[in-house]
Amino acid sequence: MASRLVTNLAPSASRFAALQRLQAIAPLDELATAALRKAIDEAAPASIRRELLSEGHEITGKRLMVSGWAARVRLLADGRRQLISFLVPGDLFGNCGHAKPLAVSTVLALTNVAIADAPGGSPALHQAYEMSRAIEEAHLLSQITRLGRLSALERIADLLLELYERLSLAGLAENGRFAFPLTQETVADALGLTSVHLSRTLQLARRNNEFDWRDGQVVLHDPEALARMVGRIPVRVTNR
Amino acid sequence: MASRLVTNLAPSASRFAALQRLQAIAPLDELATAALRKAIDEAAPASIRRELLSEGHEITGKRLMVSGWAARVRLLADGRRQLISFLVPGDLFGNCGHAKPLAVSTVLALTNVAIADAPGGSPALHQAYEMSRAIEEAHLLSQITRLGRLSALERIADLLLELYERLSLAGLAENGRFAFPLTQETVADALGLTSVHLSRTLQLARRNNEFDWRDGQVVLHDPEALARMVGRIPVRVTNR
DNA sequence: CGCCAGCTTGAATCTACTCAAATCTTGTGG
DNA sequence: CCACAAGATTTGAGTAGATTCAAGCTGGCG
Repeated sequence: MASRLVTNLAPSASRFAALQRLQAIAPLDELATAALRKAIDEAAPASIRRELLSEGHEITGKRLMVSGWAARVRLLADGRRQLISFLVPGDLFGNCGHAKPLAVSTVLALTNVAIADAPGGSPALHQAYEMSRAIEEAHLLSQITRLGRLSALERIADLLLELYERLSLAGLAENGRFAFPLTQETVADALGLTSVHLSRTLQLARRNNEFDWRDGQVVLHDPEALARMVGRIPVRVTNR
Repeated sequence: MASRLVTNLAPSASRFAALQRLQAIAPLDELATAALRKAIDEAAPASIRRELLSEGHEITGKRLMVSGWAARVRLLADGRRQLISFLVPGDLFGNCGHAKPLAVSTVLALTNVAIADAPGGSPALHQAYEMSRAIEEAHLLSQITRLGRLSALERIADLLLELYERLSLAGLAENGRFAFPLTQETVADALGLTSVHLSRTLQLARRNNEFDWRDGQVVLHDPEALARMVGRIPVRVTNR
């Protein structure tokens, strides 16, 4: 397999992916950039399957994804689970605006990750965090639409397009390709499908030459055409 | 039909439902209360099917639902639509934290409504709006879980329980009953079902004596038991 | 080498959808 | 106040998309 042909992004480009994403969504001054660099340098590792935040527990502060993949999860009493959204480098969690906030979802590390405390104090950072919140809300709406009104094939395509868009902001995707080191089981739990049906549908997409995800690597053969096919519109939350 | 036995709430109780909801979710001082009363008095009517906010357009300010029902909607290119969430008295829309915000969903009046400009300026109001935002986010996560992991019957039950919970805050529901003047078609678009299947499933719920929604009136025969049945946990976003 | 997790395949089943027609409601104009 | 039209809900029959359960396959790792 050509599995070593993973998207070839230098470790240095990857190291400040989180910074790159925040710079892409809001203007950051020297001070803000320096604070973020410092926070990212001091990021703490956490292992796969670790709960980074627990539903119903108090939120202690804003956290910034520096590397790896995580997800917001809701567990049902009978063992079913729903992944609410994926978190990638540059995304925040515990990014809340009111006093004494409780987590409304668990945050789970899907791979080994690095997490920073999101620095505060600067108006530019505050703006960036607010922008991140607005973008996150837009993604929640997209997730609702995916689950409510799209077919299995459309759901997968739409999700991969969203992730492509988001990872591009952080410099973690290009030419329709990105690393996607999750299991089908996990993605099925995000898309409201069974892993069996997800597997079958992925094969269909391969046969149709629409996209190919395997060996932890996604290839979108023609992102624009795929976006038209599922009627996807890129997320925009501001004019500036 | 006993359709004139609608939940018997005096017009005066209903008139400041929005105020009651905001008081229930955050402490409001005299000033904040007075500002809200004034805004509610000056609320503007809008007719059913009117777009109160249009996706992609700039948001001009926070709005407060004073009476009636509205919904956040996403339209798909091929005519399918997904209702993201319902808006009831006391709910806000255009409640955003960043500069130059664009609406990420359309807001549609599902009945005739009254809308107020949400007054600003007071820290207490600011807090209340932030709390409202957090609660709204929790409801979005619930909607995702409903669509992704619940069966048709569970989806309906869970939605009705959520609405019961929310309307109770505004004094618009009690004893498992509330007015619900929407069409099955509309609710089907919120639940990711067809109206035909929704209709059949409602009949099933009636036969099972679980709940009954007809003639614009919902009756939950035993809200607690129903909540246990679908594994629903009431929304909480703070300890205080 | 053999285990284990993840992925794939097959067959049977089920839930929800589609299309179409019938029935019930509601609002309106005569 | 009735008749009618338009909208909303219900019913039926056939179908499609997704699930379930079980077995087989593959690749990485101890």
